[in-house]
Amino acid sequence: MQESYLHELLKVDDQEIRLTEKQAHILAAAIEIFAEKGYAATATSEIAKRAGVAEGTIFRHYPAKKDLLLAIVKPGVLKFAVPVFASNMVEHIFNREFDGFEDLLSVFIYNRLDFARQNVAILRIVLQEFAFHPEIKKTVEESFLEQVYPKIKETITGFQKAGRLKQMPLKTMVRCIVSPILGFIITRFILNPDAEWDEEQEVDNIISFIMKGIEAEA
Amino acid sequence: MQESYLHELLKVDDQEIRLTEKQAHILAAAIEIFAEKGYAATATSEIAKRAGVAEGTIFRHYPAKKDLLLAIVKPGVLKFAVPVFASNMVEHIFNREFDGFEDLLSVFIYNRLDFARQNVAILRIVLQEFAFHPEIKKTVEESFLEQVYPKIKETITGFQKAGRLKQMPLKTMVRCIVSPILGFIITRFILNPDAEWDEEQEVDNIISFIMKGIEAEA
DNA sequence: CCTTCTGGTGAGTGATTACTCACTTACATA
DNA sequence: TATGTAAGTGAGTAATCACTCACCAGAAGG
Repeated sequence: MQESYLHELLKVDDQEIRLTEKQAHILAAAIEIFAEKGYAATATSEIAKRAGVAEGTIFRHYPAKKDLLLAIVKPGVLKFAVPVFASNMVEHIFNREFDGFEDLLSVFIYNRLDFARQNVAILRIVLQEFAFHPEIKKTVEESFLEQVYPKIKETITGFQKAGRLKQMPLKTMVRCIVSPILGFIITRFILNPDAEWDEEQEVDNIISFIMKGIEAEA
Repeated sequence: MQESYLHELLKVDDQEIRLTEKQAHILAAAIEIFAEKGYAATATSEIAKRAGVAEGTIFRHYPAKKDLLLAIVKPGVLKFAVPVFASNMVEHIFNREFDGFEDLLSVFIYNRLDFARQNVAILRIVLQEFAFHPEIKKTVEESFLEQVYPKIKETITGFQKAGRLKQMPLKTMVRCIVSPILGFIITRFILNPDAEWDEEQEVDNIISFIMKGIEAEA
């Protein structure tokens, strides 16, 4: 992971974060090893070794091992959630700049696909650890409920009122839309990353699959 | 978890497994704690304590901590995979005892839903640990590739040839079918188990969602 | 009655763990 | 040049870890 990118990722609320060179090495090493063997199985001594710093340096910046985990995961979750529907994206739809839900879906999928591509390690860590750390679970749930869900809700009910989408409980519909996308992202980057993937074809198929499943009957 | 059920679960290839009372307690305790806090974060001393046995007793039956994990996970994975399409199920379809793919899907979903309901803890453990333990990953992949995938393939291509299902790469179609089902099972039992769920309505919606997405165009 | 076997025990062990702290170094500002 | 401050160090520590081992109990068989 490049340090400039790491730096960018950890920026929250546009607040600049000062990172020492060593501090960046610590974060990069921690991301790598947490993703490889899991948080609980990772020794701080190993992080220090791979980062090329003394073990004490880690605890100078992060009072406990768990703070290091949170320093990685929280900004990652926020960055994943916030731009899901960039504010101008939703406007575009209602300004008819998009043909319809299908185009929106396409933009959304490619967007999250690229994010996942650049953050496989963090994605792994979040998926693995959020079950065991209430703070992570809370961050995920909050950013979803506050950032993602309302915009999805607005969008979907809009299309439903316009008669373009089927009537179906909102949560069920969201799950039906998100599941195949997440399923693809996870198989693409985590379960079977080494296979040859024709992403464009896959995305096309997923989109048409989802659309058929949720569009209003003719 | 009842011991009789535990006993049943651990039976592989119909070979009876003799379980001491203490041994059963060890397994039950290990399942509980592994699911709660993860394998790596679980101390053998804690398992012994909750099981009400001496720590040495664990290592009398399982040479290493990891063997205890595998003794839980492997039979769980096998029991989950093998009956996915019970041999008579596929026959039924081609004997026209099912109306079509839709009925098959319904049986499949309710079947796996009940399995998940009875095995939430093991499900959690498998989801959490299979990323870090090659033996688990291998077991999952093998039982999927050998038991599940061929039967799915046979079934789907059958329906495709009969002109009932859309032409779509097999793997993509399988992922599209499985993702919403897994997505529901995971939200139902792991992410949000305490919510009130109208399972029948959910399943109906999921089935119609999937069917619209994969059936051949009229 | 003696032997053998299996199941069970719990104190003990060396290795590893997260974390501490007295100390050094680098650098900015007075 | 003196001084304060933040970054960095690494030996040290108490706690905990997975695992061992000498020993005990009871049942089975001769």
